[in-house]
Amino acid sequence: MGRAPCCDKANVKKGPWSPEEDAKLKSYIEQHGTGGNWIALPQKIGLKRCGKSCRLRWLNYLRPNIKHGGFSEEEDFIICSLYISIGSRWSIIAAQLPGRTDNDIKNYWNTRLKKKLLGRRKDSLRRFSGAANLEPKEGTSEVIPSSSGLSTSALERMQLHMQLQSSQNPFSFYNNPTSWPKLQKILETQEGGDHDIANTCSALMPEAPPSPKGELIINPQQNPNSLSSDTKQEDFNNSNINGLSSSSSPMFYGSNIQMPSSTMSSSSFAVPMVGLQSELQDLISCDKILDQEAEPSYGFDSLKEMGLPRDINPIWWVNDFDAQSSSNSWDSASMLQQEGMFQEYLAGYDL
DNA sequence: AATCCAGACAACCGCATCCTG
DNA sequence: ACAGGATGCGGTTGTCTGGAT
Repeated sequence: MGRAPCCDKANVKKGPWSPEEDAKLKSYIEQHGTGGNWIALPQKIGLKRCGKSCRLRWLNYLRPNIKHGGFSEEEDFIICSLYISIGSRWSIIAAQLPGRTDNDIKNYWNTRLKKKLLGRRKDSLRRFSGAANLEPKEGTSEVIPSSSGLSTSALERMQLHMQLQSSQNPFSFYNNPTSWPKLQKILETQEGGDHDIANTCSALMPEAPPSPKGELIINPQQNPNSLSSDTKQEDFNNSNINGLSSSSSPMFYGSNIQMPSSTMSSSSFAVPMVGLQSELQDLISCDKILDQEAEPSYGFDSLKEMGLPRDINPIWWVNDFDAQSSSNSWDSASMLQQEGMFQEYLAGYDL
């Protein structure tokens, strides 16, 4: 026996809402509220709609102070930061952006932001797929997790990490002044050639709150009108980032990162950014990414080809690997061996 | 002008969690 | 403590629109 349907599917209208339906729903809720029962609401006001559909329509479009489109760079930055840190928890991400809905952010990410940040990633994904046991689906660039069990979301997050970390590689496209004139200009104007990430970040984001390196300050109660009633401090406290806790993953949580505390009543806490705020901001704000051939993110095979020594190795997992290992001798081990370690490393997390 | 195609966005669906009796 | 209904969430699909051919 299956679940009882929430409404009579046969007598329920589907598809786009008409202005009349919107007006009915809006005026009723504004006068009487939802009455705490979405299922009963459509019958009360004579709408041939499912209660869930009414709820969605209200939350996403009819509610006051909803913003559509026109995402700012600051919003892009917050979305990306949180996506890297917590993945596709759209309701939590939406809670940090007043007037934005989880659906809007989800759509925005899937249709625009992801492409903007990951760019033409076919090459790098294909390269990366070798290390993570991922295979491009035939005839497409889509990558299907195989034995590694990586989700698409996890893969995207790693890919974004690699892309950002590669910006620290002096040979990287991201460090090419001709590719990133905006960033370069800022760096050059800084006193004494100080390339400190925090300074760069503040130059790129004048309104960003002062914070230690690699932290994005997020206030969990920033958006009291947030759509998702379930979005609470508790969610952050309990969400150990898909199994990556502060103690187990310095990759995500640097030692100086301020973590949410279970006793914390409000205020703010940090979403760790692995010291990559400026690079992320530059990715977001620089249109060059759309116009250039994407720099390959260096996977193991390309590193092998290049024979890169450890000190310029952009691979993001090294931090975590080193933290768990007494040996820091990158150059003494073969790349193949390290690739194996990398796969083990991946298997250790529920990504 | 017609058709195709891809991007953007709205809406739906199924599952997990919460709430209440 | 438990069951069943309500709600929330995230993935997916459907629809519309504008540009390219």
